[in-house]
Amino acid sequence: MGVHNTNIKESFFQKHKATIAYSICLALLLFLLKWLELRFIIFDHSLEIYIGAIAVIFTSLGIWLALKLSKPKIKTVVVEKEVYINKSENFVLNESMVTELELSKRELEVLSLMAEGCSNQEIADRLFVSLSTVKTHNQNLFEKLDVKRRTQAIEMGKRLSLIP
Amino acid sequence: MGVHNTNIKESFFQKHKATIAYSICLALLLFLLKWLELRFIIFDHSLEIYIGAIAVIFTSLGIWLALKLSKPKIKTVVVEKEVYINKSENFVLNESMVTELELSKRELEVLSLMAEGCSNQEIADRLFVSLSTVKTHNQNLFEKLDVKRRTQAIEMGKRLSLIP
DNA sequence: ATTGTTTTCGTACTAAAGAAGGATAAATCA
DNA sequence: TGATTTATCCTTCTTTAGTACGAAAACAAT
Repeated sequence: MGVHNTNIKESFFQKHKATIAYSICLALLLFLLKWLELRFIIFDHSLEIYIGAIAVIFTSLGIWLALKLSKPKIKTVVVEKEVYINKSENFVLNESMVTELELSKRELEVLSLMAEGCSNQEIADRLFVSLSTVKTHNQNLFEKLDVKRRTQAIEMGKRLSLIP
Repeated sequence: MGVHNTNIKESFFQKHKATIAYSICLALLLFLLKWLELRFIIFDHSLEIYIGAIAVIFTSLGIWLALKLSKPKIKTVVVEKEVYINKSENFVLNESMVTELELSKRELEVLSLMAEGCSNQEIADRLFVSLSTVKTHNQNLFEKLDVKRRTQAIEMGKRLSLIP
């Protein structure tokens, strides 16, 4: 997302910045220790304090180093997000029901056009057949679906997944 | 997802395990240092080596500590889970559309009975009104929904979430 | 070639739906 | 209170839907 390597040398410096910083810190600390050594040599009863200080300093250094140089631990949390899908948008024809009711292709076509709100004449025009033919299909459909009206046929057709 | 706190004390111990381990290590190291001190006091020209060893040990300790105690970064992965829902089973009426189209309660009732496949006479019987009344409602409905037939009204009603 | 299914088309009739007009009572709102 | 909305009911007429037959092609399978 928008990462631009403007300069490879700069990138190299970036990567080793922590190491360089560590080197400089180490050098400074050695000077500090030398100085501390000289001072504590004089009061060498305080050796425990000296060692304690060293322990604390280097522990901190270690922690800092580790945090800087270690790859971040990644804990992956999987969140399931429910995506609601409209059933009608991925309609699958109930073919077993078509077989069971012995519905022909033409009858299914007529049924779906019916469900779209077409009149018998409109269905006839769209299927290039006569009004009489559509009426015959209707009769057969109503008998097979065991209904009395086209509106009931639409209802039944949707319930049986014959139409979307 | 399925996280069970079986024992709070155990959980507490778990959380502070690293700290306790650190304490024990520190104690052991102090003993070691005391021993090393005694040995190096004899050969006290080797003080630099002694300090160097301490530095290395505590740096390592710091690194180990940091790695143990640092909190992992949480990476959230969203997994989309498809949930197929039956549109009719959780139907919510599109009330804004009802308001927009200025549909009355009665008209909606008529529309839903229409969608169930009722004839005008059946609708009249179920609503305890006359056939004429139902026809009037139908006319108003068709005009408001901008359709010409009852089947189209059903289609439009479903599309606009006016009926299940 | 025969059989059976699907699709097609027809007529005549009845039932239902829809259009267009007006009208009334009750409820609601300003 | 007056105005508006909602729901109710009516008649007349036209259109559409549905019923009940019959029957001719088209097509696939045997």
